[in-house]
Amino acid sequence: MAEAVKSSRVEAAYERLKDEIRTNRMPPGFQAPEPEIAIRLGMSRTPVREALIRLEAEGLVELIPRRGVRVLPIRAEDMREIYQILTSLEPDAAARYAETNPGEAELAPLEQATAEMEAALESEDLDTWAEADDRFHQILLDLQGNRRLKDFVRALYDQAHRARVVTMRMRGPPHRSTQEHREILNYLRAGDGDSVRRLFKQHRTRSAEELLAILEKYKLGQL
Amino acid sequence: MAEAVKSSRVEAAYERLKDEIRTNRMPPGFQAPEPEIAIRLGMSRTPVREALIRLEAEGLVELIPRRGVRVLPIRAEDMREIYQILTSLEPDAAARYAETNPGEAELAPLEQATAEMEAALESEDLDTWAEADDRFHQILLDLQGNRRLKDFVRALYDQAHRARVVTMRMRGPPHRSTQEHREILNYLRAGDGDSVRRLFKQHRTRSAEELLAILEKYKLGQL
DNA sequence: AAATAAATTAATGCATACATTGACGAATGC
DNA sequence: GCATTCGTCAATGTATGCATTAATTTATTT
Repeated sequence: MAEAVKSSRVEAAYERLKDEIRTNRMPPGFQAPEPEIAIRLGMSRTPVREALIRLEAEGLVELIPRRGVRVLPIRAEDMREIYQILTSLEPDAAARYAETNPGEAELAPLEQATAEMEAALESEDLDTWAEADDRFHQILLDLQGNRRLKDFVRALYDQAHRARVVTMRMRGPPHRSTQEHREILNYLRAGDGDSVRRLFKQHRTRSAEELLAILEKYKLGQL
Repeated sequence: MAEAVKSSRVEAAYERLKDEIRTNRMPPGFQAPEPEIAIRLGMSRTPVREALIRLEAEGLVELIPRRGVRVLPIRAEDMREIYQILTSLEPDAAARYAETNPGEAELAPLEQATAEMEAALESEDLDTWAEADDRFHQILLDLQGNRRLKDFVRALYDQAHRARVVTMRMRGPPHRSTQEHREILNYLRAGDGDSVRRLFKQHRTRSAEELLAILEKYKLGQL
């Protein structure tokens, strides 16, 4: 699952920075010059720079000419963009995959993730729930064969991650979402592409609406 | 239209290399070590390296550990991936745009591009036709407001470009395609999102099939 | 002659050096 | 006191240097 560890400093810098951004240790809006980051990571500017270029390409940071890196905040508008794309891509991808009539062995990890979501929902363990939810989508991305789609959608997940973490606790327990996962899985088993697409589309549309409503309601201009 | 000219060497290297790849002056499979590229572009390795990292992120080249850059060939499988994504994204994006009920002024460039396609088809000027076709899609991308979608789809266009150029002359005149553009434009005018989506989906599905059939027929394993 | 080992070459990954230039603050003028 | 100019400082963009190490060639052995 984990990418091959290419023990290079660029790789190390990339992973560490990405992690610090995801976990809000480098919060949105955070800004620092390259040399500072380099010192913090204990390496020279060169590998840091290359890592930053990659992170910029993935939409996590911005390199401002004289002010260094800035961790990009996520605004409601960004979430709208991201969810529009997910709503277009994921349902079709999942439908295509369904039509390959995947066997039970292949679907096992999805079943596992779904079961975990159900259990976590029961025990009101939101962190575990979110982790399993994320895993479900990641697994599906891996199963569906389109590499470009996978990489791009994954980058979008990464961008949206922080906002999801914040808003997760601002709404009721995700019964509906959990149930939708279960239904999607059932239709994947049945090889019913059209139903998978329809449900997945609904799943994404609904979560987008919920999320945007929360951002609106709590005036969370940017995260 | 043209990106702001950020007179930096990285930018220059990026643009030149991208252009050389698009125009097949650096053909698929072409391979060269960094220092060689640097010398050819008359600059040091550093900016070249940064440009290459960006090009790699966009899927145009691959950086192989001890052998330098390699211009990625496009295989049938790649075209399939690319068209799957386009078929999911563009129709929805166009439909959303249609539902904003765009005015005639906004649609003018699209009308222009469509008219040019029709004229070029008439005079059997394939190059002009292809240019107008590309322009139509680019304009629509710009009009539709999703920036992430725009950048990503544009990168896909770039990847597919070479294959499109090659296959274009291996088939009959693109009557159907031209007509579809006209119809899509009509429904954009009418603000009829559903029809735009349906037609656009058909448009992409059909061109994908045609293209893949040609690749198959002429055994064009990679371009 | 084939296989193995040693030596050479060269590319990368990273560190470092340096010129340029924007940002910021101090000093000056009004 | 406020605006303006100048000077300092520091960050970036780029070049260069260097150690490491894979690839390749040459030499050696059987």
